[in-house]
Amino acid sequence: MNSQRNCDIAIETLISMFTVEDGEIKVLLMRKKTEPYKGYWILPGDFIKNDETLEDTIIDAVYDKLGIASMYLEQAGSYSAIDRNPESRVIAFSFFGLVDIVSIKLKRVENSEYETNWFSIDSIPKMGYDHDIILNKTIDILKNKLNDYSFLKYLFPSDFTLPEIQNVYEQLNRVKVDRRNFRKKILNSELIESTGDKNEGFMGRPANLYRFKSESNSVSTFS
Amino acid sequence: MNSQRNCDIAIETLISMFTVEDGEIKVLLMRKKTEPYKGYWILPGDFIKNDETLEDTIIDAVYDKLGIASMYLEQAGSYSAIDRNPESRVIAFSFFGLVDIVSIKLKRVENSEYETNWFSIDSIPKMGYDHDIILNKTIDILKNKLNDYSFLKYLFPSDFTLPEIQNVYEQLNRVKVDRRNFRKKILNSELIESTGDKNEGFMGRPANLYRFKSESNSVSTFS
DNA sequence: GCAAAAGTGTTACAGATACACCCATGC
DNA sequence: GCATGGGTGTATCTGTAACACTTTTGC
Repeated sequence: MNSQRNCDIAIETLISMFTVEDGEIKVLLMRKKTEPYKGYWILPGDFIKNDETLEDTIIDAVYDKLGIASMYLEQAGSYSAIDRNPESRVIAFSFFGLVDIVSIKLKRVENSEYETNWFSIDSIPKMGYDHDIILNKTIDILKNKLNDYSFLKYLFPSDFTLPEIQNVYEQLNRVKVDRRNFRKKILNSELIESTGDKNEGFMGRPANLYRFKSESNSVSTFS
Repeated sequence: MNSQRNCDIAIETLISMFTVEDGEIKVLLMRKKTEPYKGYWILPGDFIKNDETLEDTIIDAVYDKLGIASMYLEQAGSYSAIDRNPESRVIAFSFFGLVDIVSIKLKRVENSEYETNWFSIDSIPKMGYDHDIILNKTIDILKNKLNDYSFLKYLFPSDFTLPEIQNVYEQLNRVKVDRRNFRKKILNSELIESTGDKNEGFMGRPANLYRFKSESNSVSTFS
């Protein structure tokens, strides 16, 4: 390690945070209010500070800008192309996050300083910088993650129905699966248990409600 | 993105490069010649320069310090603990690399400036900084990668025997598998083909030699 | 001819897939 | 009572796991 260090490079963290709302998988984006890319949507994030790890930075950014205090968080990738930011050299570290919509609605502090919106991953708006590339890469990670049912607990900790969770699975993988086979597989996994309640008030027969069996149930988890 | 950028943080890249030699999975380490951690072994790498991506940096470091020009390369993770370097703030980006021992021996330029050595992943020496943590994390990635037989082509492009490749599989996963089942599975994958030659001159019956069917056969690949 | 290591085929089990009818509720 | 969506069981298939003897070479 005898070559020179270089300090003209800034480091930012960016997060692709996913949730499920109304049966759709959505990602949280912010609208940029200044040039360049004014009016475009971007991934939330921040520049790193001296006394912070990358993880600290992203947790703070998510809390300060989005009002979200608890989530599943994991490193995703790095983006270091020389000209990815037209103003100066910035290297980005991308994170992958999962939150459940119920806890967001309960805990989220509305902050008028930032315009944010949840977009379905099937209709992403025009994004600034290389954030569309970063987001698409993270969506691929999401697809891989959710093949393992245990990650669903971050999106649906409690009071979900099997048809709901099957719907998310089918959206993400763009397939239709047999209801009986899906139920067998997820119930055999022993990850979830019935709450005893039913999802009443909708058309048709009420669905049973389930929850993930809780050991270490969420809150800022790192891999 | 309105918080201040901070330029007091250096960025380094580090690589855990693996090969197979004499039936053992090995990683390439360098011995540190200056304090701190003088005499300890560390992962090869370098500080990033202004006109380089992270990938450029690691490719250059591997070529300049190790004389290796061609490999499979992939991002692994980032390490940003405040005090991971006792001298100053340095964030590390870890890469994962695979090379085959034959091409190393053919192409490698010996460079007396650096003391390097291939260590079996079962007997890693005392390492400086947090490099043991980084290496162990990358070994986990290696284990996952090699469950997919197609990655074996970076370690064994040609003229390998099935017992050799089975031995690597067994070492990595610390299991013994049935020879017949292993052969069936890898031959059914249609990834490899017989070269027609045999591995003569050893004890016992000579083994058939195989090669990976080549479409896009190696050379600095990124995922 | 004997020691060493490679090559081979069949059966059993488990996980995944395909498939159709009945049940509980709202209107 | 009918439309809507949820819940259930069985038969087949496919991939994985278990298992022992024969073949080719060096010495």
